Amino acid sequence: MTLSPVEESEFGVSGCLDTKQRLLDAAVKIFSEKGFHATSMRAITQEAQTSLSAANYHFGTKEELLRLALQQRVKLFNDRRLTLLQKSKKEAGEATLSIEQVFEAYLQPFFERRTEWVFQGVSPAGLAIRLYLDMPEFVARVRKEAFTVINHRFVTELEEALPGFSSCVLEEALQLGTGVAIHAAIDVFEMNLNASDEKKRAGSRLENTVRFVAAGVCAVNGGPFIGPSDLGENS
Amino acid sequence: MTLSPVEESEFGVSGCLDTKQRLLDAAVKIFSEKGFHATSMRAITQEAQTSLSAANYHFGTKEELLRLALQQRVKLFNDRRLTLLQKSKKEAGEATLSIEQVFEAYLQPFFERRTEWVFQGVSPAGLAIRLYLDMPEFVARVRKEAFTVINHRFVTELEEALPGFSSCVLEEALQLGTGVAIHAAIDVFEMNLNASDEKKRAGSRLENTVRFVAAGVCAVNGGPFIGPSDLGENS
DNA sequence: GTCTATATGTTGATAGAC
DNA sequence: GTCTATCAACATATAGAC
Repeated sequence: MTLSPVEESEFGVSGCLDTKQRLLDAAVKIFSEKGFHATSMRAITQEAQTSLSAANYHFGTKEELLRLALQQRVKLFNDRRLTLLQKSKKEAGEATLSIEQVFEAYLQPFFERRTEWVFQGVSPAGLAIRLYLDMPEFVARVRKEAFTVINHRFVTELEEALPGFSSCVLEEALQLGTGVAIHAAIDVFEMNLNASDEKKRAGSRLENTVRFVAAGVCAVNGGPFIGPSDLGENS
Repeated sequence: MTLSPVEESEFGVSGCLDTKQRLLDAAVKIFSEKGFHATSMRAITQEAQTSLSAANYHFGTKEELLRLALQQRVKLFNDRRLTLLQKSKKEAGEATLSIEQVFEAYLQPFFERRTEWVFQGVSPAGLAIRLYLDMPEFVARVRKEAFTVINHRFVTELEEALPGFSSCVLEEALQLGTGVAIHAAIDVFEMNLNASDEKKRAGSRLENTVRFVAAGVCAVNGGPFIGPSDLGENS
């Protein structure tokens, strides 16, 4: 997995690639691969072919380096969302957009690997996702083990409830449902960092999530829409 | 935030609470609060009122301690799922369960704080969620900052597409959509640890996710179901 | 601006007495 | 089984030469 440490960057502020930008690129690369905690400043400076002190001169702390690196990449990501949104609005003319169109603009960049984004194998979405799921490899493995049996049990159950669906689709549905529930339950466990103003009805959180997931599963494979469409193909 | 270090444990293998179990309880508590990386063995042993060597004697490594602690808690979580499933099947009699019923059994424990589970303020779901979103506080803050503007923009857009919906509901919908997309995109970025057998059609991943989320949002607040129901109240 | 060298603290894990 | 004492490796951060 050897690769030339510096080739070219689409973020270069000046003509040539200075140390600061090399550090930002290296930070994006290694943060994306290993997450925040598991990444050491030494690894980043080594990747950028510079020294530990240079990094501290430019950024002060590891946290500030992450902040700037993330900002640089996320800007590309979010600009892309706005571009997609504008494109849809232009095509729609006077009509208002459907929620499908809005969500498509919002979610599509997660699934794209635009060549002008990818730098040393890393795309902006890769970093964002990595920071969301910032667990060491071992944790992911143990967690997966702990839920293998129960998930298999529930896939079997879903197969009974939805006879026409393939098991791998239902596996995926269960994974998506877990993702939804986790995000829905975050502030139930007071792990949210924003002021939970609690204007949302807490009591109906479970019911809403169940409805959300069940409707989503049916929409994906039980609806009129089977297989790939032409959505997003003109990107 | 002082609390008596040892009160009682529902996991006691023997009559009294030995060092090994105290370590497991302390591990669950601190792993749940801080995640894996940010938790030191010293913090766990201090909480358990024992020494670092005792932990290493019983578990060998920090990873093994996490594995065993997680297994112990997850068993309660998954047993609860099975109980709920059995209850629904019993009530259904001969009829097969709906997917709503299946997902309800699967997801409900995420939102429960059963008194017999909670030990020193930690429930099994709390640990599972923490391990999913195992980021340091700083990372969560920076990530949130980076997406504040764009999220506000898309909430505005959704308000236009769904005039009757409240903005806080749409904020929540966007968060859930992000959760879905992240989980759906994980193996797009080859961050999945299981052998991605790629029998799932990769090309339609985005379209399925968009449909999933859009249908989910409508089902939660556009469907016949508004506000709290009696689902799960008899738990 | 960038480097070498170092300060200071923490980590997970181990050795050996009891 | 549990402890004290210690290890080597790693972390972030800084001082000062150039």
